[in-house]
Amino acid sequence: MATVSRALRDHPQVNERTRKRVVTVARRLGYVPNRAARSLVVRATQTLGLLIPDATDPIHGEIVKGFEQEAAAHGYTVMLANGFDDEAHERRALEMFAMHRADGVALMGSALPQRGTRSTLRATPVVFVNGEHPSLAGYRSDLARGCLRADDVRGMEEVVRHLIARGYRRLAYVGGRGSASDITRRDAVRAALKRANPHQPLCVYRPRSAGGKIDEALVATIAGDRPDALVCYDDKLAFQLMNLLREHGVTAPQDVAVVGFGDIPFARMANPRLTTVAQPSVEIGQRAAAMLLAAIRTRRMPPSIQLPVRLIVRESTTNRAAGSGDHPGR
Amino acid sequence: MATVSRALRDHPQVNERTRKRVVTVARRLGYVPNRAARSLVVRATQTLGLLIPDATDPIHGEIVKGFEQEAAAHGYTVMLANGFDDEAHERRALEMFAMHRADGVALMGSALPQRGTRSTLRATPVVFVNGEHPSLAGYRSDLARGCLRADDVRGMEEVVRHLIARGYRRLAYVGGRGSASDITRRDAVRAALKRANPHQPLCVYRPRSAGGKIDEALVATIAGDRPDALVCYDDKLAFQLMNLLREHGVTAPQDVAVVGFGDIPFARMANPRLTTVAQPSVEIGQRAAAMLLAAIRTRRMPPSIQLPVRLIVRESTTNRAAGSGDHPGR
DNA sequence: CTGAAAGCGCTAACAG
DNA sequence: CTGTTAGCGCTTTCAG
Repeated sequence: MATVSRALRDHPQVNERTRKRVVTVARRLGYVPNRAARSLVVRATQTLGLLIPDATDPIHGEIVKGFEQEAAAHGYTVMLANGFDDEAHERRALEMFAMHRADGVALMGSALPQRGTRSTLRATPVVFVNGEHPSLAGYRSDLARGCLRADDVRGMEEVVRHLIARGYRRLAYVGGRGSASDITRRDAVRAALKRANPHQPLCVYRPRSAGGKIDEALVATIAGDRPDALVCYDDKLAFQLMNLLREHGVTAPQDVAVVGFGDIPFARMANPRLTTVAQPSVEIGQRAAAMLLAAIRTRRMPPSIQLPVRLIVRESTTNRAAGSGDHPGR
Repeated sequence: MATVSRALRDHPQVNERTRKRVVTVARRLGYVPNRAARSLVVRATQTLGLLIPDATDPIHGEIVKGFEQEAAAHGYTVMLANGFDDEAHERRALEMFAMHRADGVALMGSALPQRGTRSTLRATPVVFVNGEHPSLAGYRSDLARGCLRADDVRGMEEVVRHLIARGYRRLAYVGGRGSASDITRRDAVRAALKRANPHQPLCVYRPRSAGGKIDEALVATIAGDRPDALVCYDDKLAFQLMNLLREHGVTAPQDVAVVGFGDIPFARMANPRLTTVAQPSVEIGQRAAAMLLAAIRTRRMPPSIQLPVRLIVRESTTNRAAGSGDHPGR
């Protein structure tokens, strides 16, 4: 038994001939080692848990992809759970991960408190991707280790700079659900606008009613107010908005400029093609897994990081004469 | 030990008072039962494997969501792997599932042969969602049990009927990568067109070069040919195409009608809103998990099923005078 | 280099 | 109703 175990794991101290023989017979028998049994003795499951809000969102999909890719490349399997922005769901998922003894856990877009879940999960390394706990607005209070996110503030600064350069004056922010990232992006826009133009206040709309639907009345209001440019919480919201505004005869970019956030694949093929802030989502997922792997290996969680973003200028902000110094499109 | 084990699983034969006491102490100690140890003795892991081509595709995301939801509702955890349309990746993933002793496995959009993988996975129930093995074109040769897909043929028939009713004559099919579903959809369009109009041949384009990119030269050709209507393999391709055609001054629906397949969330907010065939993707994922669960419970795989689809008429096919009898848009 | 024995954390069968 | 015992399938000493 011991020899078979060693042979199958390419242990050095086993004669090449016996190894071959073992492998051959194993294959003939259709023998597949039982990881559960192994994990019991080595106290490691070669498994990573990944909690996402909803597999349906394109950004989440990219993060999942990067995460799974990195994990698989190192022989780890990923357990996936949807939290649906619901605390009970999230807790249940974490409990599952704990029972399965995931060697590491990544929480993406979760509103759970960081300290709390770290201590609940005891010795298991935990990484927070785009943490949404209310206290996190501004992104200054992420823990020093194991947190990961894009530099949203910088992204919004570039957005505002771009819009101002193009001659847009009356900017509006169209918000999401009041999550940490929503607040952060809104505040970043407001601050950047104030810096550029101290006397121009930022108009803020929150058109998302319960259930993620858009409040049509508010769309009518926006159509009436007709700001110069709408900076949206994310690409999806930007598209929903443009779609609804179209029914009010308001078209981007002729009547309003529109900016998204995230650069989902669709942004580059929409009509109009959407100006947006690109985040390296796949890389974020990949690095989240890498951090976990490093923490498992070295027993020390790597420091938190913020990944750079990039403004992508496309058609949705291009009716006015182009300013100077902006990045090329595509 | 045995009493603790029973108490924590709400076994009936344990005194309520002891149960309470056990639960209390367990919580205080932060005790979490080890599933690996349990699975060793009960010979079940409460785990389902899900193989998808790429978490990035919106349709896959919806399937993942439904699958995970159903699994979680029954206490099962899902292990996710991306196959990237690569046989080696897929095989590695299945091997992982086997080592972890997943109680059931779902392969989505895989080109692996059904019989072969069933026998490889031995006693583990396997479900095939949208199987893409080349032999599957036409969808007549899915195995009798454990296969799941949408009724693409019916969907395409409705598309053709709709287009003909609207007065479009010169139809073209714009294909994907020659997968089983691609062939099936193309043939369905061709057959339906022949039935409606025996002398009108179907023009077929295959613009996807290696790496999923679109061959620009072919787009120019399409722009030159200017068929009446483009029936696309899926929504994503439809959008890519409309985007590229726009550069050639060809706009939908004024210059060509365009139809997609899948009804991704974006289809309803795009400009123009896309006429497409809606599949119940979340439900497909949910039912795939349900089939697996049933197979685990009854030791018998439920019969294969084909889910109904629905034509959704939107702006991208509406420049001509509307025909009669078509479904309303939304 | 190979084999025998102990034990990872749990559940099931069996006594009490 | 509770406790004792014997494994589940593997890896890891420790002897040969």
